[in-house]
Amino acid sequence: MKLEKAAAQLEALGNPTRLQLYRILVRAGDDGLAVGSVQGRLDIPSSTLSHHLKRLVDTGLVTQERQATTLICRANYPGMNALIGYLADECCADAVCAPAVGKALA
Amino acid sequence: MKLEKAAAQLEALGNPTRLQLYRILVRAGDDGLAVGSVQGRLDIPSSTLSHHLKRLVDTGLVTQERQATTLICRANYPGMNALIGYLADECCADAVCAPAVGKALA
DNA sequence: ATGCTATTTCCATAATTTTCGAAATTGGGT
DNA sequence: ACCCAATTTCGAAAATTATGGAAATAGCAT
Repeated sequence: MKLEKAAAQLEALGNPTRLQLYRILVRAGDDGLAVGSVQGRLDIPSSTLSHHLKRLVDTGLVTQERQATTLICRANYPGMNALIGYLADECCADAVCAPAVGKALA
Repeated sequence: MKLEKAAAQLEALGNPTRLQLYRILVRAGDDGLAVGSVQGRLDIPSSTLSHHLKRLVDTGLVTQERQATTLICRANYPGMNALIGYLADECCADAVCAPAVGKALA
């Protein structure tokens, strides 16, 4: 993973609204959620939501799939895993924190 | 970890210069690095560096300790672990990506 | 006290991000 | 062809962030 890409993804997640949005999609699991459903849960204007969503899609953290008029959004797990892997690599280049990370994921 | 705090940390890391800076500190290990040493490696004006550094300190990702006139900076591993843990929690609330994360950290 | 080096704060500017109403678009259903 | 619901694009204002030169501060050494 390139530093630039990691930074873009971190920035995408580094906004409370988008992190909340991402969280909702993660918890929705493989079924994903329609944009409209997400909007119902976040209670923000559709244009604002669309911008945030686009940011997550552009950075590769979320995927979208059309089903008729609704657009299903899904958290892109591999994308997130790559990012976590990058952070873990950076953090655990030396062994100091490896045990703690292991514990966090246990 | 609160969502707000996680978002602030992610945003702090979500800037190429700061991510690079953080990376340098992580790789410096427990000895840390003086601000001046970091500046030598990044080649940016000291005031700009100071701003970025402050952001990392404020969000709890970096700690500082005075040694005479120089200020030693260190990556705060527990802080990063908490963040990775938060992301892993969000991501792995369902089991879909747990194996991949395990692999990334192996 | 004075000087020296390291670092921060002050200040201003440019750039980017956030927000969202209104209009446009997309994709069926009738 | 027309309509309806879902979603995006446009356009524009407000807020925040990024950047860096110049001045201020901190902490020793002499």
